[in-house]
Amino acid sequence: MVSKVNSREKILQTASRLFQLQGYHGTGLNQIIKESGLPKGSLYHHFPNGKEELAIEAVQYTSKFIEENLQKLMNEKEGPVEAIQAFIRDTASQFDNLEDIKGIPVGLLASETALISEPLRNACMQAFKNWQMIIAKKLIQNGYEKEEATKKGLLVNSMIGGGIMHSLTSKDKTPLLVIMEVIPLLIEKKG
Amino acid sequence: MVSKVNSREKILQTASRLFQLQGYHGTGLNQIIKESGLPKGSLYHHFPNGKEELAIEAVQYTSKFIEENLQKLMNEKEGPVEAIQAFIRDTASQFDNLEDIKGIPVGLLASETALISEPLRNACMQAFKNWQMIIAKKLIQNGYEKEEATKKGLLVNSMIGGGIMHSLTSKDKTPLLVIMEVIPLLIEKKG
DNA sequence: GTCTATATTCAGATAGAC
DNA sequence: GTCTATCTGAATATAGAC
Repeated sequence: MVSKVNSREKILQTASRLFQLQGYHGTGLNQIIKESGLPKGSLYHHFPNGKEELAIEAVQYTSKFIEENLQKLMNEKEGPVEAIQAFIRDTASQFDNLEDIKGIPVGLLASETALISEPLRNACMQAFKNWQMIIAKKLIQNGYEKEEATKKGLLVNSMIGGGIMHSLTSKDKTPLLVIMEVIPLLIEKKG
Repeated sequence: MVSKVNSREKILQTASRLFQLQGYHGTGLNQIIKESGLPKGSLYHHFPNGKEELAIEAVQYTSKFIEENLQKLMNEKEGPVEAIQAFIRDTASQFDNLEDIKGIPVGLLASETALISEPLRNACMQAFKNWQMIIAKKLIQNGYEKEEATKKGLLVNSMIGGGIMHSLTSKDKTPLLVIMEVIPLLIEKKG
């Protein structure tokens, strides 16, 4: 059925948005079905194992979206510094209008569930690793050794996560912009 | 009454720990009273406005604790780089034994509530600002201009927040240690 | 003033009508 | 197979006994 794939996609889309904004415990299944316009039976049809299963798939859904954006910038920009700075600038721009805030890609959910759900923790960790790898690959293409590139990928990832957290709390993009500014100090030119 | 101040302190202590570990929505008042060993009436006696009021005070309680630790390191160490690195090393050490994980000082709660509670958001923002100021003050003492020092304080703060988040998710202190390593690149010597 | 028992709402989940 | 009505437990909060 066409309606079936659309229902599933619709639920994932809504769930991903709400989990990013409100977190795992802050988002109820009732809210997800209400905003997606689908009945509760549909949710449990597509995700028979309930909330945890839905959250894992929502994390992967969010992760893919970020991966595509990040990869696109890596392809467009000449060097890694420009690409990373462009990504941070795009992320920061959502704080220009407070209604545009999209949440923390998966960091909020990760922090909430790291100690209570191994499957969810693993899903979040995988998302982090994928983003890290995209950054590292670009660095390797630009003359970095693999080990150093991996480390810098982790560093940039952590910094952005913290920057979003602080920008969200202060409702001000300055924390992200300050991080963007120091990227050249951390990612020096090679070759 | 002696029991009164002790009850209040006991509740705050328990609540601070649980909010850091489990977040705002993940921590129930029932759990707080159960672990603190006090009846629910006592909680509502000391915090008549309920969970939100308790969380605000818990954030301030946590913040003070961090402030003291941070200030102590600033006093002990000669330069800001050493002091900041020592703070990150201490923070990272809690990931040596997974049972020792103490949570995210206020970052999890901040991320959860930034969009739903202005009083809580302000309490978290104030905590961030206090830590930022302690770092900035040390930098000024070491030759930094005020504006630059404030900016670096924000930067270090954001990085540590992201580092804790990633270390928590990966149950591995590496993210924090990588951040610790690059501090000298960001805080250069002055004068 | 300290504590217990209860009210009320809403969460996640399910059973069953159609 | 799709959707509705409902179950069960836990959440915050309150009322009132002692």
